[in-house]
Amino acid sequence: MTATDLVAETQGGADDPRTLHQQVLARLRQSILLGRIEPGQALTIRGLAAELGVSAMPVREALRELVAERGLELMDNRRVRIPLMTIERFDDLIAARVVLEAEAAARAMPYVTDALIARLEAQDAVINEAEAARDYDAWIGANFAFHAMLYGAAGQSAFLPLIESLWLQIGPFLRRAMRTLSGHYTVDRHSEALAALRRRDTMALRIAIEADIRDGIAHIGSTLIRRDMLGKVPGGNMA
Amino acid sequence: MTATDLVAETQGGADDPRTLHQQVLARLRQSILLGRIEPGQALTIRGLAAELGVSAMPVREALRELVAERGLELMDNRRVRIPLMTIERFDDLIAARVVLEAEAAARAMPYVTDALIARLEAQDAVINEAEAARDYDAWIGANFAFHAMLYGAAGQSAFLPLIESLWLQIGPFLRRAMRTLSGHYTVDRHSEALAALRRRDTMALRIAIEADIRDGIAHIGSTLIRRDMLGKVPGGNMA
DNA sequence: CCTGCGAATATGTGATCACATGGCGGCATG
DNA sequence: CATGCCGCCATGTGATCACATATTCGCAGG
Repeated sequence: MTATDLVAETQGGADDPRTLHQQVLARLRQSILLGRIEPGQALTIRGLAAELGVSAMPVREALRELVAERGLELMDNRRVRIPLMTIERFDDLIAARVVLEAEAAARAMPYVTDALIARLEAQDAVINEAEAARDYDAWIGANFAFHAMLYGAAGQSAFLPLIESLWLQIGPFLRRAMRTLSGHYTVDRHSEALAALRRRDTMALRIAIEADIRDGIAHIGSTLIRRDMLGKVPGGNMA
Repeated sequence: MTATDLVAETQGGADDPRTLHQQVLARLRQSILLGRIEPGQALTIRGLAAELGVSAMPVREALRELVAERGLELMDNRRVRIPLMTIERFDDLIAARVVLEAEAAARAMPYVTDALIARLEAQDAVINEAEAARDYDAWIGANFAFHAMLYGAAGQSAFLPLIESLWLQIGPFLRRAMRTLSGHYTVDRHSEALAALRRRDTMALRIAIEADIRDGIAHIGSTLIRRDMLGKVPGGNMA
């Protein structure tokens, strides 16, 4: 894996006001979310530091945060890797997404404006373009942006971080699933969600969000976890 | 605030197999959860290191993790503090707890055994003892242990960390609320939950859990946020 | 040829240091 | 006496080093 594989070079100039560890964190988080890092792959502090051209310190701090966000996992040999997936865990993650995102969407409804709907429609168009172009990085990123835009309408300070943690845990496998599926047609119910938003129909919105999560991801993932993800790494625990 | 105020001295011997940063993390997390640290209070790396008798490095890493878990908040002056509370945020936190914990409880039901129920009953007794003794630290800790014991029955790898994050955010204010309320009678619906468990009645369990969260905490917190928590710190943002 | 032991290497952890920034108080000035 | 400026002190950030441990690779013995 090369440096450009691991982290997008698009961000982080010399005059970036963020601290180095924040830049490293953002880049690693995106790499995980977009599935650029192989599940089970161990990440080393010195290795990442060399790739990113920084010292070990910012990398250490970024890895700690990502472990806390459950995007990475600390093994008992004290090394850090992308967590492996089990069917049970995947099922839990989807279930958590459903209840959390359905509720977040419902709570956003009172704050939905026509302007927000317009922005969501534009974002949906971006998603469709990415799908047409078979650009999975863009698709995943735009898809998350769509959801975050909706849930963030209410300025919900509690829901979004939890949802982002779930995405971070699913990301590596979602990407892999899309790359594996032959037809890799992606399903989304965003038009249904948008219709519900226009009618200010909270119940329909909940249903659309739940359907979007379940139909778009659940069946895809469960098909490939078994044959692709498990037992790929020699030792290691799941704790 | 003295060292013994901030961290319980009960854990962390010389032969603790955990790394120093993990010990520091556990102690700080407990301090936040039990409300030992004042909301808005800024924590300094060097200060904590001195109190805990360690160098700055483990403290830095622990603070980073707690920020990622939302138990602490990174201000744009780069200092770290206990987040302030707003009514909106409290409302969000309770709502997230309700949907997440009700679902987690329902998903645990298939794994409920008589032995688990017996352990939960014992834990409920511990809670009642703590309440009778007016020991709020013990009450909060035992209460969380009760919920975690139930949700953990299914080995749910996704729900528990999210729920723990919510507790960490509520903890400082819950403790403060209990100390403030004159009668400080604590409500819990654990007996209802236990009855539902014995009947293996998932719907009743959901209702009991939701009632436990809402009745036990929601009304308590909302009464004192306004007059006690806000504007206690000079500057500072909420980001 | 396989297996087990041991040395060399890689890695995480913790400590310490240098530096830039922010906060705070004293002091001068109007 | 009030106000604004300036310098000192506290603090976070990043780098580097020493050390303990884990891993790995090679070699010897069966």
